[in-house]
Amino acid sequence: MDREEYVEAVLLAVESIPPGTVATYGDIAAYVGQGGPRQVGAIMREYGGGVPWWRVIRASGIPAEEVGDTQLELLRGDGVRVTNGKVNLHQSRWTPND
DNA sequence: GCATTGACCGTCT
DNA sequence: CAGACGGCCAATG
Repeated sequence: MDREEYVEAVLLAVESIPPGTVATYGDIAAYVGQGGPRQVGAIMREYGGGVPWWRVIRASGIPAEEVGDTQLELLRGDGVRVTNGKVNLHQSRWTPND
């Protein structure tokens, strides 16, 4: 798979995340079946502009340092329960079968 | 082709 | 519950 296609696949995966739910970098990587969490992060940094990138967070429920504040606000806007700067993954985590 | 680096993850103190 | 640690995978110099 070319890098360009990988990027496409990741972006599509992110676009398929329903409002009110979130996914971790690792989840996206696993869903695409290629690369790892860090690759997904790198892609979001460059090409994430056109997709709901704010629905992608760390496995800890904490968003990336760079965009953390904005991201949390956007998530709240989507109806995601955010507690003390953290997302309740146990409740809002995305799974491909939804 | 090796070394560094990064929107990371799981496990073990 | 917070750090430390090692592992991970690809881009970049």
